[in-house]
Amino acid sequence: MDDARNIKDLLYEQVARIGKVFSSPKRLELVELLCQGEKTVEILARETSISMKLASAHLRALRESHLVETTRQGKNICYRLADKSVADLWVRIHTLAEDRLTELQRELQKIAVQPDDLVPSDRDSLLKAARKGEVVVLDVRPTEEYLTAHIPFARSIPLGELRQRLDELPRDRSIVAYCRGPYCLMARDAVELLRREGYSARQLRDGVAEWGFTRLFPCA
Amino acid sequence: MDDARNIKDLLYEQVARIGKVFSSPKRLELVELLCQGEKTVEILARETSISMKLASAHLRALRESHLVETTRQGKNICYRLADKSVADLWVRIHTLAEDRLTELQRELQKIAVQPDDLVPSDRDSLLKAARKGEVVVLDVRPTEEYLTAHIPFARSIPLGELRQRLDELPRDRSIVAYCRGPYCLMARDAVELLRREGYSARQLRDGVAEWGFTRLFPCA
DNA sequence: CGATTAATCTATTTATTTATAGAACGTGCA
DNA sequence: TGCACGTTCTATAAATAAATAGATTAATCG
Repeated sequence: MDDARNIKDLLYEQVARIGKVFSSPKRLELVELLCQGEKTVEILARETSISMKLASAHLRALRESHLVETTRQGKNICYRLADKSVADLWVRIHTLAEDRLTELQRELQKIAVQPDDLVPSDRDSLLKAARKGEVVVLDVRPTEEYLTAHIPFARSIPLGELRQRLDELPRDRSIVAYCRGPYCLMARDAVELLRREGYSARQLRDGVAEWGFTRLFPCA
Repeated sequence: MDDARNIKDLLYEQVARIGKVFSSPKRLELVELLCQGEKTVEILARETSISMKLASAHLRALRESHLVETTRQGKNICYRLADKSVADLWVRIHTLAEDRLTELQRELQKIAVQPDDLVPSDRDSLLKAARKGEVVVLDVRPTEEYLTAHIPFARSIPLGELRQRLDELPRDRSIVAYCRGPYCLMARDAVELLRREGYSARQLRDGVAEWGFTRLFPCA
């Protein structure tokens, strides 16, 4: 009957391999980035502010857990999620963290744009308003991420180009900006810029992963 | 702009606290047990084959992640999941592990009862057959766990009492035994016993957590 | 009160994880 | 061929985690 113990230990150890992926802050950040589409090591290292060597090590751990896959594209090696359910799990975990950890709630409040930050309405009414043109949904992520997947009716203006392209946005309509998700600060910066320039702008906390729109390959 | 790095680091670190819960085999086993209902430290330690001191330490980690809560019941302290979504997350994680890790698939095959182990039909048809009385769904977990939550139409005969209570089971109908989930060996042992005794028995891999029936408190 | 149960506090050992660094090694591209 | 991208190997330092143990504390029950 000690045999049963050994079997169980092996089984839970395997599941823990998946858990370990989500137990390191940097790996979580890498997973969130990969939810936006496939990326090279160079980009992943830059976005997470770590060395390519360390990024490579973390990505190797991700690959060994079979949650990410690679393909070579010329000189670069591209990483992507092995399955959409990995993005789902990331969303589940960070949502549970936001529900249960008051510390996280406090941190998130700190980074919220001060007046009226949250988008109040539900997704359906936001989509309806976007379809009618009553609000402008603005995707401020890099263009490639927008091309891979974006929220319906969203326009793409990467944060870095926003200041130069302000005239593309209407001043008489409400603008709802979004980026990679709740822990990405690009939409917040965009809203701050837009408000300083006199636009009516709000922030959407969720990104494509939270909407369930994660795509594993760019659209061909 | 180095400020943004610090903020992000704090945010992902908080989410990683939740991930760490699911990164240790013993903690996973504790979570799975708590999916069956609230339990004392003594029971949790016994079921996971660890000392009460170590169990206490792991449970403390779980409590500090706010995923489990405690109440004192007389001399004992009872642990339970703080939210149903914790059970959901456990199911998501072990399902993803089974989907992605060939090593885990192999281990699970090893412990499968040899001929025709899996319950082939989907849940709806199993329930339909159980309602009509065409199959007997048998819950072999301890009685308290059955009382807290069980699959509809299931009868309760704890594994330890099965040999003495065989006459309660019909020999002319198919028996489907289940226990705590895919990593619990009780249903497998029950099926082996039943088959040796001439019954037509199969195993249901899923438990109450997988069916979404986890309850945080015992029914009053 | 004393006995029981469980948490806590303090150590200690062992193992694992994270991050950084230098050197070497492939692979594909120009 | 040489450059660029990325991996691998080795080494190392700091930090963290897992498991076990002894002694203590705290609460409850009989």
